[in-house]
Amino acid sequence: MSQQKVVSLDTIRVACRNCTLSSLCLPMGLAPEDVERLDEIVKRTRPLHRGDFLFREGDRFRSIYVVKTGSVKTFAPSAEGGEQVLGFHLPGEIIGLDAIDKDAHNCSAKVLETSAICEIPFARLEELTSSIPSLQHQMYRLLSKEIGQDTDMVLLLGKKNAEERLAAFLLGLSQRLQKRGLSPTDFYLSMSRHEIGNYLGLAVETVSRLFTRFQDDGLMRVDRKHIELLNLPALETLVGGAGPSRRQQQQ
Amino acid sequence: MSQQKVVSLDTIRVACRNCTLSSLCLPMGLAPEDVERLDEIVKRTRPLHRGDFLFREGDRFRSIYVVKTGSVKTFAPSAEGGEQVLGFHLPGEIIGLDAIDKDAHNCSAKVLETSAICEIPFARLEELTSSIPSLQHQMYRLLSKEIGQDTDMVLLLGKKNAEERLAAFLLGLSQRLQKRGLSPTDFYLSMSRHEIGNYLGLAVETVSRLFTRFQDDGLMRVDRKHIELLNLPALETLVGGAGPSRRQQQQ
DNA sequence: AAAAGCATTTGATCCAGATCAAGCGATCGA
DNA sequence: TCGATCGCTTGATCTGGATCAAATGCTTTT
Repeated sequence: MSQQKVVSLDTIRVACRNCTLSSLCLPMGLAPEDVERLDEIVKRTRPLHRGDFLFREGDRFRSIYVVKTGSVKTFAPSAEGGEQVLGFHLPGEIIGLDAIDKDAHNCSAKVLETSAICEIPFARLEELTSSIPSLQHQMYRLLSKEIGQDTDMVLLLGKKNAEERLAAFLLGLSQRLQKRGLSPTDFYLSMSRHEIGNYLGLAVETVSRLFTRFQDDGLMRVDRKHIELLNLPALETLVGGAGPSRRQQQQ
Repeated sequence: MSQQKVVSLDTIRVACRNCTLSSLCLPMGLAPEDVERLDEIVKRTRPLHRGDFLFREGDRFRSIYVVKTGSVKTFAPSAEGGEQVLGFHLPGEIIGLDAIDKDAHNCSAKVLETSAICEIPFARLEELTSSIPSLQHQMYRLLSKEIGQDTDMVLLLGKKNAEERLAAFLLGLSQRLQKRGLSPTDFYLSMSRHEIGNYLGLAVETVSRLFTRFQDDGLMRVDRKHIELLNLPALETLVGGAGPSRRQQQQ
């Protein structure tokens, strides 16, 4: 009986239908019986720890992954042995969709803090989407969303200055945390200044200086990894590129 | 009889099975009978001309589009009334996939030269993909490919200098033209220097100077819109970031 | 064919952010 | 507990590419 209880707890812990992320994740908007079918193919691995890899660039593509708790960064090698951080992934976010095309991963995924991850074998998911139109649509939406996010990133890197980039980063994080029921103004960063800079196309020093500046301007409080956003509207103004902006947009 | 002949010619002109792009486009790798079914939902519009829009940012999403001949640019508004060019699209390339998520277009698509475009109503395509697994897989692949391309762009904008960016642009164009059976070393640009600069996150003046420099270095010949690439290996070296590179990659 | 209007090129100057250089605080292994 | 190492901050300097400024060359209009 005690064993029964353990199994039951385990089931409660893992099942999609009981997961607080179901409104953000793959099952979003699915009928309960379809969630059930999806649930059957999801593999739950034991928690991963800081530095562990979900996959590495070049690995054969087999599964997509969803962050359940914790956070993950993805990055691709750039010329000269450097790397480009491609994203920081929070609970409910899907990783690995870019690998479908070449049937191999183009980037690596590394866990930033102790994290629980759901693994979804893609071949089985694909079978499932053939028979569940709403799940197929959800997959199209998720893939499309990823394209939209990449587009936002291109816009950020192509047109925004350092200040606007960091403001956009902080605000984006804030909004994503809020969607997950966490505080949009008080949180801890799981990535280093170095990784933030790499992600935003900035040097570490620039990121550090901007944190200091934003703090001096009363926009936020920074203590090591602990961030408090004190003035979201002002940050939004910065991102918009309004304010006493300097650079003229081209074309 | 002459009417019969016209219809017949028209069919030959448009049907996917007779289209020289079928190996690059949606029908890639499909069974002939499935191409037939796909063919039924494709709408062929009359040729569009320079400056015409396929769709505008904010438009309700109804269809995806495939360039049949000619070329198209996509762009999104950036802050301050400027715009970010997101891509230049050649025959066989699909436009509009980023709109599935929000059910509205996030960018505008404008024809750069007289072009023939195939329109594919997405709702009908989605029905079709439910019953044709290989077409569903193809859709996943195409969406994933788009993510990969955006990632390449992020890497370009985040880590490459002006020289590397332009070399990557020229080489990318060269390779895409070659896949379409055109010369990889001799072609005409359908976009302006301004648009190239905008796309690459560079000022027009920088693009112009680089064209001059590349020409002086014997890498290419430039005459207005006419480009001849004289030394592809050297361009590849430039892109790799090797050579007597200056900037150290961060992290 | 003249005029207007762009697109492109070229030169001069400027500046945001990179790079170089310390110094400092926090975490960690022995 | 003590170095050692790493991540972060701060200051000084440098530079790639933006911006400003013109001249020139195509294209299109009338």
